[in-house]
Amino acid sequence: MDKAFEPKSYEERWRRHWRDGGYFVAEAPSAKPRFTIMIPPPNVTGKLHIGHALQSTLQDLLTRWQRMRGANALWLPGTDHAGIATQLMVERQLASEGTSRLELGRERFLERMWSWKAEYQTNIRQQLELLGASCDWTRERFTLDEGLNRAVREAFVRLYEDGLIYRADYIVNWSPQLNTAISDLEVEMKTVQGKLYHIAYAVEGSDERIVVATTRPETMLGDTAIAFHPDDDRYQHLLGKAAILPLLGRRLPFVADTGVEKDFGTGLVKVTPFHDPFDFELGRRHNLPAIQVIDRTAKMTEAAGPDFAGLDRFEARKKVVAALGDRGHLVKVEDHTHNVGHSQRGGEAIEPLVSTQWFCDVTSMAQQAHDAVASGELELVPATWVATWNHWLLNIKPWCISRQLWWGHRIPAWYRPDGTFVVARDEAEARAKAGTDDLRQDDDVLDTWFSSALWPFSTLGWPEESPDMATFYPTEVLVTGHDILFFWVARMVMTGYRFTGKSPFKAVHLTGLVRDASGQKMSKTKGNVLDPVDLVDTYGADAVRFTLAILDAPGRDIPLDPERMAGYRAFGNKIWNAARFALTRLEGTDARVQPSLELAGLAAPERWILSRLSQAAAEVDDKLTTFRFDEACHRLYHFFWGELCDQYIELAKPALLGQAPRPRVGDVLLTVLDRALRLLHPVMPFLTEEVWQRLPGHEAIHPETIALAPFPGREPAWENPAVENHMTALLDLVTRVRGLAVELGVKTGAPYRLHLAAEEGALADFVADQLPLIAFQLRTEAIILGPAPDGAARDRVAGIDLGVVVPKRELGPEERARLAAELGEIDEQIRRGEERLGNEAFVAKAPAAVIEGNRKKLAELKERRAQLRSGLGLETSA
RNA sequence: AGGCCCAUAGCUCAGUUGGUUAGAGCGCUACGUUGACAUCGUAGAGGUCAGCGGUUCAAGUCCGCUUGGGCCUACCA
Repeated sequence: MDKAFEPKSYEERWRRHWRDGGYFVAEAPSAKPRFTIMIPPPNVTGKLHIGHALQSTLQDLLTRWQRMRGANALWLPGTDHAGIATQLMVERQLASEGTSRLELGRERFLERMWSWKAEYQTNIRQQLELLGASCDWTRERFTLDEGLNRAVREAFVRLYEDGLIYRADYIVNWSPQLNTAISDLEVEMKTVQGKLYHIAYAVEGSDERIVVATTRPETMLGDTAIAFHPDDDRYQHLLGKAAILPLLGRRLPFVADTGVEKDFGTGLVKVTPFHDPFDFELGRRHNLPAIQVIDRTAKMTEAAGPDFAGLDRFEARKKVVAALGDRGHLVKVEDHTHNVGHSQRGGEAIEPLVSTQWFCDVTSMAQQAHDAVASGELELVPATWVATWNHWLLNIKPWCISRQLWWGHRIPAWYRPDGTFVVARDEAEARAKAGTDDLRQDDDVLDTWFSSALWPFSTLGWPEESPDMATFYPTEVLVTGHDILFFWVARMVMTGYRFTGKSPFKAVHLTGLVRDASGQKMSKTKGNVLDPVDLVDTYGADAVRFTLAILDAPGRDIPLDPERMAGYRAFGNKIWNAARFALTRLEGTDARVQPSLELAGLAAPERWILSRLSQAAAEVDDKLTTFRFDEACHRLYHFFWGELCDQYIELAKPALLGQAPRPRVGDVLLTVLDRALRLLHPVMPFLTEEVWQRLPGHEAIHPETIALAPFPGREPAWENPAVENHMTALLDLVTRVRGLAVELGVKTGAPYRLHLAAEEGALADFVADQLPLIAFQLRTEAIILGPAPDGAARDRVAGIDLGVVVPKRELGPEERARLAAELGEIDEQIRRGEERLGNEAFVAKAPAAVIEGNRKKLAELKERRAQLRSGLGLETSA
């Protein structure tokens, strides 16, 4: 084994080994238990970011773990066509070439889109493999491939036939820059510093003037009414009358509507049904006409009048305000902070306008998704998201699903020359339904999330009753970011129940956002973006994975510090060197990894590490079951580094070095390494495979790969509390003696005498038996059983008195101060302990074990106090 | 405007149903190159668990309020 630990030397080799072995191809049908994870398909807009690396790591961890546990594990990979986002990328590319989508035409533009997709899909696949993702690439899907397109058409037709999808004129969020309608979720509210304009209108047939307040004066050109609250006494007399719209002179009837707030502004609202969602609804209630004054490119229309037609909406605002001022209609202008919807992708302010679009009524499906969580059929992890989930689903509104784009699933509706339409699965069905061949398919495409919503089953062949569908559906768990809880997760649950009668997964593990070391959001403009490919290059895939997994605490964002990653790369080095030591020492011996171990004849250290291993295995398994990746990784780290390396290997050295042979130490060490590596494999697949393949006897566990070796579990026969107690005492004792030696300034190798005295019993016998081992750990020969003489530095651990005697020992002032401080602390603890035990209520109500623990602790404290006082030369009576 | 979350060591964070002396990584201090590993070892220092009040024999943990951050949802023009 190379002395240097270098992940690059083996990662690519094992990637190939796994691919060639076909180990990650799932079976259908299969007698094994099912374990399915669907990847949240990354957008084919570019490369994977660190958030993908986090989610992929966790998904792979779960998949590898379950595969080792004997499940028919499927992690199905794929990518999303990401309509708007990807089309934008390609349009930008075209712009840089001096051409455009419209110049190319739909067909040639889509060719460009597909070649873009091919390139980026390959990138994503390579990056996932780089991270060690154990995906089943034979089942890779793309949201725009033929099978998924079929599922989309089927779902659309069924929802249409059930009356849940419909075509209607409605006010939508229009993105003038993207030139398409978008859904409510794609609108981001931004707080902006604007102005509130107070405008005076004349009342028809009187000399009364009324004042309305608005943040968007340019929309007044499209006003068709003035509204106030029906209980507002100030304006009752206006009912039945009309105001005169300044600049255009149109009659605006007064209407009373409970939606108006009396307390805002003057209590009078100008009503622009074409350009405001509230006004749109109000207009419908009162049968008001809607006049379009802003077009789809955010320019004023002819209806805005000759002074304003053709102007950009914001220029028009200035000009309208100026005109109002000139004619004495502008009463006042106030600063006003308010929220304005902006296009998430385009960045510009949304222009609400009335448009003919396709909508999906999701109310009933949302109710089902709500109920699934309420009943426990579906679990959100962490559960803090339940309240948000419920609120959103119970207040849901129709989903605008049509987009005026080219890159996406074309809406399966065909129009006759007279404008009537049929909805069908394909053109042939449409012709049959329409009774004519003279049809034109709808130009629009569906919201990307419509196809994503079907992902858990469309990828398995739905609507066919395919073997994959029967074998792998429903899936086990979804791992994704909470930022797409509504965009995606909720919609998958809705369609899952609607089309399959089941929740598409049993649990959703929601990860936090990966941030930089100081908790800042990563962004290109801040320049703090960490690229997973660079990180793998620097630290190795295993360190990247381990870091991300150990930082995944529930409900929290993840501050990612490269220094921390360096620390887990060092953990890899530790594993490497522990194995190298074992292999070097055991070379030429007949030590082998043992599939099962006979305990008879093993000495205490061996029994101890096996007992610890059994518990570690059980705990790791348990933590993974509850998605506590952080705790599972912490346990693995401390078992391997703390218990196996720092303690057991040190305890094994006298035996391995031939100084004090013990039975089958080699077999135990290799077996423990084997199992520890198997426990670590789901999170550190490359290193564990590399090391495990070198362990003599590993073939008996699995002939080809650790990835298919069984995941170790608890071994009840290995657990031995008595041995653990004794060994814990021994290890504590060693630590305390070392501590005393440091305090006394004993240099390494300098002589000192250690006196040990324990009350008679099993522990005393054990310590007496283990004197050579203790001596080896402490690098001293001089251990004397019996009480220490006067002047020794003393301590007491687990009922054993220990005393260290060094030549010409002096208590320095620093040491004296430290001991005095400790004595003060102990006095305080004793006082609190006595107070607690003297409390009748405590003794009466606390559990017996707690009381007994307090008593024992108090006794130990008192002994320690006596020793400290003696060491400091104080009176020992207290 | 509603709802949710967070505040624990110098930094970034764990801490399950309340229970003995609140943990980790990094950083810091002292010593160390002893035949796996200096990407290391040994031993340490460091915390009024944001503040105030309450429940309890017992509170980092449960309840209320305050302060300071963050997030989500939302048609007050």
